[in-house]
Amino acid sequence: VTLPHLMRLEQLTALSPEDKQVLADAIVSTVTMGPNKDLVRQGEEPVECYLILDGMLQRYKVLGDGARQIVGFHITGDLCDLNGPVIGRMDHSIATVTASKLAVIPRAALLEIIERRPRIGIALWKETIVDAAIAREWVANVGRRTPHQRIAHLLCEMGRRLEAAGRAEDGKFEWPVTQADVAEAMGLSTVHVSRVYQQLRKDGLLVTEDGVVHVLDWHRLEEVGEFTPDYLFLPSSTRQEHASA
Amino acid sequence: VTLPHLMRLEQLTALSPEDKQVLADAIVSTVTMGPNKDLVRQGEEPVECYLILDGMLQRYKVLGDGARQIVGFHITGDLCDLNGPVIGRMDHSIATVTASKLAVIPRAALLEIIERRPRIGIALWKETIVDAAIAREWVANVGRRTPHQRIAHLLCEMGRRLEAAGRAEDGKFEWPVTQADVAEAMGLSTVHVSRVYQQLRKDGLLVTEDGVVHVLDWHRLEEVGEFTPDYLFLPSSTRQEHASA
DNA sequence: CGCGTGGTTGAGTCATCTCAATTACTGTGG
DNA sequence: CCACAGTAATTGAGATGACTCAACCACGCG
Repeated sequence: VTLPHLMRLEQLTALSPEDKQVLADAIVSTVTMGPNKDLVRQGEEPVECYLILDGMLQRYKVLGDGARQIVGFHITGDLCDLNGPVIGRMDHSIATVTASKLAVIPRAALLEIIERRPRIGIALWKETIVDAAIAREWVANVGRRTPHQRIAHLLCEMGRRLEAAGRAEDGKFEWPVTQADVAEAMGLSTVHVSRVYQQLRKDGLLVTEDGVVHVLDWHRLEEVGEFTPDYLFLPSSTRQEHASA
Repeated sequence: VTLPHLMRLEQLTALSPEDKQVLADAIVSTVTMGPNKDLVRQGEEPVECYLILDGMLQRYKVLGDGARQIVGFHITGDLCDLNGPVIGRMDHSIATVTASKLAVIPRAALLEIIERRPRIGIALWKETIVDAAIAREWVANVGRRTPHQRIAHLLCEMGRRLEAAGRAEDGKFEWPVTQADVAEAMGLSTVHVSRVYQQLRKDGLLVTEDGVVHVLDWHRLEEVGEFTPDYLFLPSSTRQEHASA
């Protein structure tokens, strides 16, 4: 495990070299998982949290009728499932989307670090604050926006986040999430997601091929999705506004 | 400001008497606000957070077309807007629902406390974790559940939370939130909220009068709303299952 | 008395869902 | 090498739930 993986965390809080070393030392092992595997299940009491070294994960809830609601995505560099170890029982599940590599930090080490270095505690806390902010944005997205806007918004969000994680270039990023997954995240039917995608493509906003999204016009896509990146608390973007233009 | 107001915080983390004193000492003043007043606005950079001594607040976002989406409620005993001071800019606004009394904790004091007493930092962090968990539950609620279920679920959530805060008795609690507000929280039209309320009343699940909700049958209401309180991380309830029974 | 707010009712519209069938692609075993 | 199964995406058509619009009621207050 190398330190560069802490890059995303550092975008929220400046960490001293020692801080980073302490965090790196807390990693006891790494695990590799295939796609679509549960990492933690609702109701469990996890004793570790994970730093995503590579891959994409999703958080989801299972509702009464068996329907799934995806309530968030996590990408490379995210710290994921801080909740569990800190507060105890899981209120939702976490699963891989793609094959992923995770660094494991045990609960005890986590708590000990915070006790010893409150500054790291604040850094981790901020991570939770951003998670909460994203969840609230999703509430607004799913609650009030049209399907069109929702999907545009989601793609903008993930584009920005992946970009900040160094996983997007020229408006292209890997997007291994199926239309069925998008439907489960955005509260829509798969059929409708398909139709919205078609419209977005027809409007020249993006191109999809295989598991890659290529956004042709960020400006218009953000306009469509009413997207403003403030809630992600990322350092200001260096992106050029249009891939075309 | 008296210490009992920290009761809700203590439900998440045991605090020593000194911890509580430190927190109480951090309170520099209290403010009183009328109903429906903005406390913090989207885009601002607040330098304080608030402990709600009395009243109910809402977090909301304003969308492109001027529509409002309420993304959460806060009740007496909640620590509210920890985000702002910790992370900087606000991604949403906070307003009172009812007239409220708030204890003010300045940013500097907050950060200093955490540095000095990491355990308090963890307690506050947990508060954020619960906020995030609630937001995720709302995503699922708004994304996948029927209007009927959504409203039942919301009432169950608020009932439980108010109960835990000592603000509900015999299934009765003050619910000063208008149907228009519920509509803005649940992604519905006011007309539809009205019809759902009527149905819930007709089904004998609850009675409303003035700003008070009286739940007649918690069990069935929770069933309707697919409500499970796990995500609130409250100490287990001592409530009797039926008010009727 | 008139006005503003919150809630209710009715009627028509339309967005999105459901159901069902079809295509494209990929990996697997005969 | 081909047949087959399984996954992901697409298309069409009909059903319907929730929305919008608009009127109306009840209440409290200046």
